[in-house]
Amino acid sequence: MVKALTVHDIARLAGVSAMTVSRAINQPDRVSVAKRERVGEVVRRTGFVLNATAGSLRSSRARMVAAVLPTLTGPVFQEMVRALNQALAERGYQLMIGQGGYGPDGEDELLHAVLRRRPDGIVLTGILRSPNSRRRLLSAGIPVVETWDLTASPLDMLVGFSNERIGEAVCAYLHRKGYRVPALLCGDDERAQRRAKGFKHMAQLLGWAVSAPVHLVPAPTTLAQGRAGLAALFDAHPLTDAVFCTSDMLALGVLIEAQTRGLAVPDQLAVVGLGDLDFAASLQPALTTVRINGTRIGQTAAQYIVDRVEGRSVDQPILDIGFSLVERASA
Amino acid sequence: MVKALTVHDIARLAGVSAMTVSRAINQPDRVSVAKRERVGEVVRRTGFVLNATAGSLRSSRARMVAAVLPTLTGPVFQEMVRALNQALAERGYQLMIGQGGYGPDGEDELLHAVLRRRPDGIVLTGILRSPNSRRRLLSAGIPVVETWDLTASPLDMLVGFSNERIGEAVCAYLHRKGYRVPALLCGDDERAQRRAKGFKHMAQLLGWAVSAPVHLVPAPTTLAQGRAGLAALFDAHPLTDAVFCTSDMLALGVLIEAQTRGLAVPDQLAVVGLGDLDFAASLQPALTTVRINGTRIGQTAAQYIVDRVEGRSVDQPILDIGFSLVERASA
DNA sequence: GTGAAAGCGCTAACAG
DNA sequence: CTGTTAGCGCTTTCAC
Repeated sequence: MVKALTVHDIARLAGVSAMTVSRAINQPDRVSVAKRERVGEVVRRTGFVLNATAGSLRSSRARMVAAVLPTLTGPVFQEMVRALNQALAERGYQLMIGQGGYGPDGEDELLHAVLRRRPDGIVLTGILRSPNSRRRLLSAGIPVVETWDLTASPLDMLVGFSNERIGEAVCAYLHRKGYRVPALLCGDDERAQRRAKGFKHMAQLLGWAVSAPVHLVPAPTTLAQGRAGLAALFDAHPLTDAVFCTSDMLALGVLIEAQTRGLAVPDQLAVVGLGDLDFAASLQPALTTVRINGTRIGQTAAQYIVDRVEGRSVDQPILDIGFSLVERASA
Repeated sequence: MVKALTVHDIARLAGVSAMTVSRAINQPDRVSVAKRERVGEVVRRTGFVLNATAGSLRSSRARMVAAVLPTLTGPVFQEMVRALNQALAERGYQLMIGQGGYGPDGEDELLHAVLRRRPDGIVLTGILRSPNSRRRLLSAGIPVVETWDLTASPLDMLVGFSNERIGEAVCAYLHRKGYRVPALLCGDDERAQRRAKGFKHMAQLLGWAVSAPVHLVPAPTTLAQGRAGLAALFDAHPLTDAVFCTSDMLALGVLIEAQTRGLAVPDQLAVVGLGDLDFAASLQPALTTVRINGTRIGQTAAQYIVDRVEGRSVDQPILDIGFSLVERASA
């Protein structure tokens, strides 16, 4: 392995200046056809790849956006991440994923590591409670999109939906369908608990169950927790006839446990999930669940950030994309 | 938003040189306690974060490792990615995930985008068929770890296992258990097909089924494909009594479809998956599957790359970590 | 359309 | 232990 090639090497080989090499690669239109082709030929022959580190430093543009995800990432954010990745790639930006795993002071350390790279923008997914992190982020002065929730006071831009209203909608739906003894199986993260709150709120409004029991499980939620959770709920509340699970994985566990116990779904027990993961429609019975349009979140977040970075203004920097209740057989 | 702070600003505020600021942050031991604390105080007050782009350029060390994953990533690599992320973070490196989404010439474009960032090392997960990409990677002269497979001629280092031997082991297991009409439900990626090949090879050795039918489905595999796949297999081969699925998601679909059809698992139909995803043990019946130690792959890959980068030699740069057949109720 | 000069912010290398 | 100098490789800026 010899020293890596630089624009100067390519320039020498092509008989042009370094600047022309740079332009031939980044803005081919601004270079004469002859030189463009000569440079292209040398680049191809040598396998030269521009050093984006140097370019970023000089132009203060990383052409890179960071997404910061909770320490423990499951399949939930996959759709959003995929859309984000794709939408950014199409615009010539790369996605960098920051994913926790940084020890006890995780949140601060993670954000610090991300900021060191000077991304052009940051997409947050429901973390950042530390005031320290908030301050650092604000003083970095880069575009930020918060997602997956509606905050009273967003840091900057936001593409989300109301977790409370999801809880309310599911509650109203189950009530309308005639179920009478609801319960909740709920991850212990903030957003899941917001959904539970909405559910209970609506239950009160409807004059329904005064207090639906809530079984909390540690995130990330798993199928096993769904099974155990239903078991626990039934031990304490044998008359339960409807369960709202704050993730599809939990709901799958509930379906399996119900089946094992000989509980007929949806006749004896209604099950509602959240996420509409790709398996939800194919379960037996098919899972009624709440769909979040992760693709739209990802695409919109990408657009917002790129618009900002490239100096265009963002029309509606606080966007509620809502959700939809997908009625299937399980409830 | 004002201009971002630099080491010089901090230096001025702390009454020291820029170099001392750099050292106080990166190698605190080499700075007197007094100055270290003075710098620390200013850093805290201002929220200063070192610009890693500039540092990387100067030191030709990105403190960053890239992982390149197939265009369509499911839950399969999650365990590995998590371990990789964590192991790298502990050693002061960041993980950058490259994930496709780059249009038709995906592979080349993705690798190109990754190489532009000049990572200290690259972890590959079974892509890179293009000779173009191989050449570029080799000429970049950075440590590379291939994973999730054993290649005849690795580019550099390798942490994997034999997909053929997995197929063989599953085949032998099903044969030993007394099943007689095997079939395969197989993703259309290279590694899955390698497993199918191993399966068929072993079937021949055992003088067993001359040609087990193979149903191919496009990756990434889903539960729905598992259901449809089993249906298709039974239409064509009604006597099938054992199915090896090249992913747990497929296997879950097969379990559900079997149940819907009133086929008793494992009595009438054996089902074996691959991956030992977190739900496998909690299914009903619990899924017999092949476990790949993703954590070990991730940790080892991180270690190999960091050792190389930091000038230590890697003892066993080609490592077969094997796999294990987890016997549960479904087969 | 092309090139020369300068400098992005940091740290290697050296001197003290 | 601390500071000075120089330069990583690119692109901005300006001149032609």
